[in-house]
Amino acid sequence: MNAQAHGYTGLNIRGLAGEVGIKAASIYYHFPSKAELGAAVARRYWEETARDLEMIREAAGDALSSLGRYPEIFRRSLEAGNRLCMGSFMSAEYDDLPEAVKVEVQTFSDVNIDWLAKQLLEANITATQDSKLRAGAIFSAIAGAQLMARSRNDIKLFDELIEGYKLAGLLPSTQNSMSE
Amino acid sequence: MNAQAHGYTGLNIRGLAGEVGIKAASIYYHFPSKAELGAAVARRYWEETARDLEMIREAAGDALSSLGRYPEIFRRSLEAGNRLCMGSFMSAEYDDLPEAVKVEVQTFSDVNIDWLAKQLLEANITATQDSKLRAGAIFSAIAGAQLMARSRNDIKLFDELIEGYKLAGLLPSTQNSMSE
DNA sequence: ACCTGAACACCGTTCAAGT
DNA sequence: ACCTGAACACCGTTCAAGT
Repeated sequence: MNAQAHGYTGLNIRGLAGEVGIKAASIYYHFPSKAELGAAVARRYWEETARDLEMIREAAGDALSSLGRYPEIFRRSLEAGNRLCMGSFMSAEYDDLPEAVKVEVQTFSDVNIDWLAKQLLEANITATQDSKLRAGAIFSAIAGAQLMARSRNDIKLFDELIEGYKLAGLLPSTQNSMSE
Repeated sequence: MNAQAHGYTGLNIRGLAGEVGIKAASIYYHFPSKAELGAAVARRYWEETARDLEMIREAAGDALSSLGRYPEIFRRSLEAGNRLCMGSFMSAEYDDLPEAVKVEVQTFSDVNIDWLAKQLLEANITATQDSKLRAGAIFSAIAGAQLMARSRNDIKLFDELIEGYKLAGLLPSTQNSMSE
């Protein structure tokens, strides 16, 4: 939670220990290092996202409307205290991350891209060989939109950028409401 | 330079002092705080980018091929030690940035988006009222691509994502070479 | 099995003092 | 005008010691 709001460097062992009600040194009984603690946080984050993606797919029914709801995942992160998704968040300080954390961060984008590629294929938007490329493009574009919306502290900007992606043809234009 | 590679938190006063050949305390004769130092670095970065954009425009001749060369700016950052552009880089730790630094980071994206909007309009790709939206979409998408390519340590991935944006219609498909 | 105090080398920052 | 040493409160980490 701390890591999601402030990144890996922002993850504070002494502060976290205080929240939990133990001393900083005691953290090292549960985790061998800050690196492993960070990896555990990141792991939990992408696992949660994987569950969210499954839920979206089930709730939406078909692949096309699943794709339409995909940006919600990143939007929710912004809503919850204007946070970044762990993936793009930590990528910024990627060079300085311990290996164990890097692995989890990469898994996060893998989970997202695999899911997107599957929906794109099922919705007949891309051919088999193009699905991965298009999925990556969508993921990176939305991560970028989230990054920017956060820096402007402006969720409406996120919605506008997503709209811009739809108009340009990067995202499929799904009719979410009946009225249009 | 340090800040571009490791972000604001990575900017190390004691280390920087060592590189310059003075003591850490002496830094405070030249800059009142790390915040102002960071702001100065960020300012210099967007000023340099503004010059690069002018150069691209002049070298390319017309607006359409200027747009085609725009991703080069972000690509060069990756080439130079797999770095991130200051804009997306610092956005990740945005919450924790001092005000003075935030201002410069926002100016960076303003400079980019204004330039893009101008080219889009001149190239007749967007109408006046849509130019800003499309410019923002392009900027955030490319920043996202850079972010991801960096996290994979893979410049080829950046090129692929840009290609994906072109195929999807977000970026104009410019013919850079004669042979195709 | 779980926690602690004390110490280590780091960090940004201040300030009185040196040239 | 520019630099310094010494101190401050922070940080992650280690380790011997406590229950």
